Amino acid sequence: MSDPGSNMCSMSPPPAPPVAGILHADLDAFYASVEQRDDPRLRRRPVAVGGGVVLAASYEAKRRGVRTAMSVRQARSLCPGLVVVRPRFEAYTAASRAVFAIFRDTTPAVQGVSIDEAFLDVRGLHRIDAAPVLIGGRVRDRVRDEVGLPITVGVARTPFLAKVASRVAKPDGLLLVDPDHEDAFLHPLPLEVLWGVGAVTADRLHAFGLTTAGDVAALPRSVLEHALGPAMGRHLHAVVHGRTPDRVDTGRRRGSVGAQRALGRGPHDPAQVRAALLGLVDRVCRRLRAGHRLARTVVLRLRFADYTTATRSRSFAFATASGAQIGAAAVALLAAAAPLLRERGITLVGVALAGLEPDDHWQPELDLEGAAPAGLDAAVDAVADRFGSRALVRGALLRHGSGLEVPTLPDDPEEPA
DNA sequence: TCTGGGGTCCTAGGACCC
DNA sequence: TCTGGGGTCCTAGGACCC
Repeated sequence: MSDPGSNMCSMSPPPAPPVAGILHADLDAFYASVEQRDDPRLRRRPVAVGGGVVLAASYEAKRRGVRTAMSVRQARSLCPGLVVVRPRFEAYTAASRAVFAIFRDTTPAVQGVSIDEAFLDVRGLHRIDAAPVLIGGRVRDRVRDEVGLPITVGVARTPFLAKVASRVAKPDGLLLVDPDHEDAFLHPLPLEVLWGVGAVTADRLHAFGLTTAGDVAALPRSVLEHALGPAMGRHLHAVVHGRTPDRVDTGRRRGSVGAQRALGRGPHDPAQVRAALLGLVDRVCRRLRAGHRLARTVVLRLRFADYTTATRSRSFAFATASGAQIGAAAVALLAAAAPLLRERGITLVGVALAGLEPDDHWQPELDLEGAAPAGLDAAVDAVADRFGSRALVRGALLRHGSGLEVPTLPDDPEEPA
């Protein structure tokens, strides 16, 4: 088979030398730093944000062994002077917005990873602006001066290496990985710093006598795939040889929305669990609608006294944002799982909506404030006057899930299955 | 290490279709 | 009637991330 394109290769210009132009910017001990910023009494003291569990620990607390996800009781025993403050999520959201505004003011190519970290592609900027490390330093200065928070920036050729760099440089640091010396940077590091290697994978690798990224790099890909499964093996092999994507992914949308609630140790009344579940359904449906999205699949999440978990899911024929429809599906899944709840003792209930799609027919929420279910028919009539169709109004109610009992109206088409 | 709340991605079996 | 291969969707579980 002739390929005219292959002859062109020798004529194309030589590839440009690799540039370390990706930043990974990661706020340090984010929640705890916001608390220390807003309350001077907390500065230079060990601080943990959380209730029953530590959500974030200041570096003063981390130095004494306090870790995220640890129980507050255990954290206090490790660190007697620990100051525990309740989380203020509005303050963290506001701080995050301010920091992301600085990111976007730096470059349009920003990929948010979570509330407190992002990748920035600044490769295009070095000619008109400055070298990536200098840009990284400027981001750090601006976040400190304008928002009052410490932030660490890793600079490298790929997002993966930039992420590892920021991990190594924490806290309050700036670190460049020279593209010509990536292996020299990566291979001496303990394999736990590799993004995607958690406790289970690390233990498996330790069992083979491996401790550093370099140890892993010495292994052929087939061995890693055999030991860890095809996807993880391939990923790890690519990672330790610097072969990960060199672009940030800007146009990502959330693939699922969920909410969950710990119920504490039981026993719990089934009606109480059901009520908690419906509360969560209401919350996720609101968020779904706020994002103008519809969901195909409802997932019920359960956790039990022995910390085992179970999920039960159901997909609809058509995507929906109806609170009534999603609530009914969630309750049916819960009812089907009732024996499990009795046997193992439920301690957490959650719901997630997956298979999200854009809602092309989204309309502003109809204002039916105060319309009691009994008076709904009249309310529909009143709004229908403005919209010209009872069916349309009812459709909007269903899609946007008013949570009210919607009566079937005479002029409605057949109920979809 | 006795455990919160929000996510992403991968695996694997079975149903179903061509 | 028996057989093959490939693709997609659904469901459940698990690892990992912050």
